[in-house]
Amino acid sequence: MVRAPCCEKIGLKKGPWSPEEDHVLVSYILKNGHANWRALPKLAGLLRCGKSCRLRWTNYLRPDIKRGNFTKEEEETIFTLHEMLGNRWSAIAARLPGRTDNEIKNVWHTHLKKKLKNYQTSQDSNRHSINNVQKSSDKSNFNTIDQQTGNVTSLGCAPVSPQHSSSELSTVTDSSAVTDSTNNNTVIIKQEKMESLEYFPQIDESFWSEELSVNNNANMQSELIHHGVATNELVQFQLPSSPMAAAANDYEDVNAYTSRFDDGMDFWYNLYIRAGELPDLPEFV
DNA sequence: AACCCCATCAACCGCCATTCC
DNA sequence: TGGAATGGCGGTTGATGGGGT
Repeated sequence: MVRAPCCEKIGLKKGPWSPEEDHVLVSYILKNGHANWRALPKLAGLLRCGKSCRLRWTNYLRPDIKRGNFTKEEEETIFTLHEMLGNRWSAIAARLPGRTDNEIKNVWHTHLKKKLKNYQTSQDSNRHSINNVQKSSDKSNFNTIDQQTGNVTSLGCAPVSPQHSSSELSTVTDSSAVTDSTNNNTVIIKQEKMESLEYFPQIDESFWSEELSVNNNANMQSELIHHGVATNELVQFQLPSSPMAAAANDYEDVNAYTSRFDDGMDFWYNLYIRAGELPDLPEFV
């Protein structure tokens, strides 16, 4: 089915909207709604196609549109959601009240992508430095942050310095752990790639399918407890296997999610679990 | 002052999914 | 049931303005 673009009709205006056109469109929609975008411009007396009217309304004229720069919290949300959802701008916008998919897409391409690149670059250098540390120590580098004191405890490794807020993504240079400002009571523990290989040397796809079939994430939780992770912490693993992608939905109901990133060589999956909100924990505490 | 480069963002394009008839 | 109409989405474009030379 091939259909001509809706704006190809001769005489329909394109390009930037004038204040007069905006006024006509807003007045019409507030009075009559927008049940049929195709018919709307003709009924409203606009020389625009319906698609153009819809975009103008949804991206600019809607009364609930939030104007102004994105806050750090909003940027963090976009980072997080983009990790989870990819370029699904409308899905991301749905979780940012007052922001449009177009706006988020623009800010991603103009600001956030650069920040992410800087962050990943800093991670690469950090990973390199951690690798050097590993060569001088057999101990794992699995870190936690005490939310009260700000101290970082490295499980099986010497303590490291306090870490940075994720709002500082563009400037972080030591990012083996990142706090999560979306929840004041949670902490992300970041396990670097080579450490995860050492820490979970036996993990493969069968391990994860078994894990996910176990109700209440028992094995995962026991692993957390075994390694001293408090139940009110948010933990992050990096694991080199694709089953994490399938895990995303399974963990959704227990306040966890996965994300994927490309380190330039292959794909990795992060698993975030809000440990304190996992159900049926007592037997592991 | 003139020109160039780059960042920004509103708007458009093309495709896909859903709804309608 | 199938084709047409419509809405919605993500990618891309291009006008604009600001800063640098």
